Amino acid sequence: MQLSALELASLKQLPLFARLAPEAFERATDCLRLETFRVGQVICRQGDAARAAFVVVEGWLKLSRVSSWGAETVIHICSRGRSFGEAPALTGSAHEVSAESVSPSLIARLPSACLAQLVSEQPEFASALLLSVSAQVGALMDEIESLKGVSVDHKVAHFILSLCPASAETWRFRLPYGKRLIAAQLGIKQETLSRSLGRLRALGVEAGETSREIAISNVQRLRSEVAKMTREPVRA
Amino acid sequence: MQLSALELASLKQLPLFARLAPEAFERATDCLRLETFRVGQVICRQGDAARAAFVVVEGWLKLSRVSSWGAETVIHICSRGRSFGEAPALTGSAHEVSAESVSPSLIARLPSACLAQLVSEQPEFASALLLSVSAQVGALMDEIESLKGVSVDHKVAHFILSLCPASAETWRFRLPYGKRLIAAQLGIKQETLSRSLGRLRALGVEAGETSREIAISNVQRLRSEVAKMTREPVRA
DNA sequence: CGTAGCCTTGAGAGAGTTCAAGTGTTGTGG
DNA sequence: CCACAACACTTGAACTCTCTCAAGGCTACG
Repeated sequence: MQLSALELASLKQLPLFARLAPEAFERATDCLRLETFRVGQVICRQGDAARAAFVVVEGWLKLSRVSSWGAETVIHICSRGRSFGEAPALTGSAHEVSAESVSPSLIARLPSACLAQLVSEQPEFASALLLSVSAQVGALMDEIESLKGVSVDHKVAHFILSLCPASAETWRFRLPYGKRLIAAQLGIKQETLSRSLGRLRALGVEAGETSREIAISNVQRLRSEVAKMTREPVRA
Repeated sequence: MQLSALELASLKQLPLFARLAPEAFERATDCLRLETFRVGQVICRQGDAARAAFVVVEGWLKLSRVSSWGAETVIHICSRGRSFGEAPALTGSAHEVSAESVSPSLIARLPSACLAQLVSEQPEFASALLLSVSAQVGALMDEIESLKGVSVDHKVAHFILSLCPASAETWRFRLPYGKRLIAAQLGIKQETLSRSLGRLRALGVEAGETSREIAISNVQRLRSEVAKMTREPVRA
């Protein structure tokens, strides 16, 4: 499959590819395939023998696991730039997570053989991949941090802020996926999320309207309120 | 510093080094340094410019973070074989976590320069390092899984089982670190851990004696009880 | 032997869950 | 185009598990 110039440009901006020399970049893109997924489609399943690693180019993916006691756990929701499945792809072992598209998405598939070859022949690529996996480590650490010892309001506000550009004063956007899933990601119940959003209204977070629209009147203020929120919830 | 034959043999069994050809192994060990730490000593501090990555050879380390709102969060407790700090070491950025020894420990330090050289010149080592970082990802996923939607008793039982050999029938051992820290790792309070251990006595977990000794009368049974424990706590 | 830290135990309060009903939104077929 | 069903979300009330605060016992170490 030939990639369009537009697609190549988009790939070139991903952390995994950004620092590659033109030649190495070409070798990498030569063997990857772009695939589109609709909401609900599965990219890979936990337990399947891995035949590729994946990089999210556009959209949002849910990485989840079914624990030994049979409950589904959302491990992480990832978007543009994040990669996953490298280790299973390299060793040929089973995928540790299932990946499901939770918005229309565009995914780059890196077949195992190609991946192994790139790692062994392009030190540049090996470094980039290493950093990409390390970025996952960082993301998971953030997740753990937010799961532990923080009130629900804190988690929710933090989540919303993570969707705001760092410099924005006021911000209005659409949640990238449903509230049920957001709740699962934060390790709380949907009802609890709903109530928390209600409380956050006092801090300038409007979540009414078409139900997925969020408007933050003052991002900076919200940030500082969150910082103060060591444990206390927002009181009416 | 010259490494003893014993030390070399020990290193050779770590996942990071096990699959290296003798030559690559030698190059790797040539530039690493072994260091010992006592309980409470700090290996690296969050925010410090990274000058090395680390591999745990013996003992237990606490990886923790101070969140933006000032609370310490235990990210992970790691033991023999686990590595950390690769990405910061390679990019020269700041360490994302603080690492503190919570038992007497032996740590291999891989200086940045050496690490970068190994990655670029020894594809074999680059692959091994990639898998080592991926192992961290797996460990953190386990952590997230246990933090979400599981009762305290479940977490505690699961934690104890993680310290049992897979095949053991009955098992008796010493907790590798204090209960306060175990509680922090599981995202609960010390008091809650204490009460949970009390309840688990009904499932054959004896935690009395010298206070750090644990005896499990029937590991298989405990495992199956845990599997049944989808949500329900252990009732008296 | 005494102090300090670790652990346990108790009682009370509070945050989040559960169960249940109700409202709104979306998409489909008549 | 509307009716209907399915699904997403909200809201309320009762409950329960975990946390908090506090006291007491045990262990370790000087």
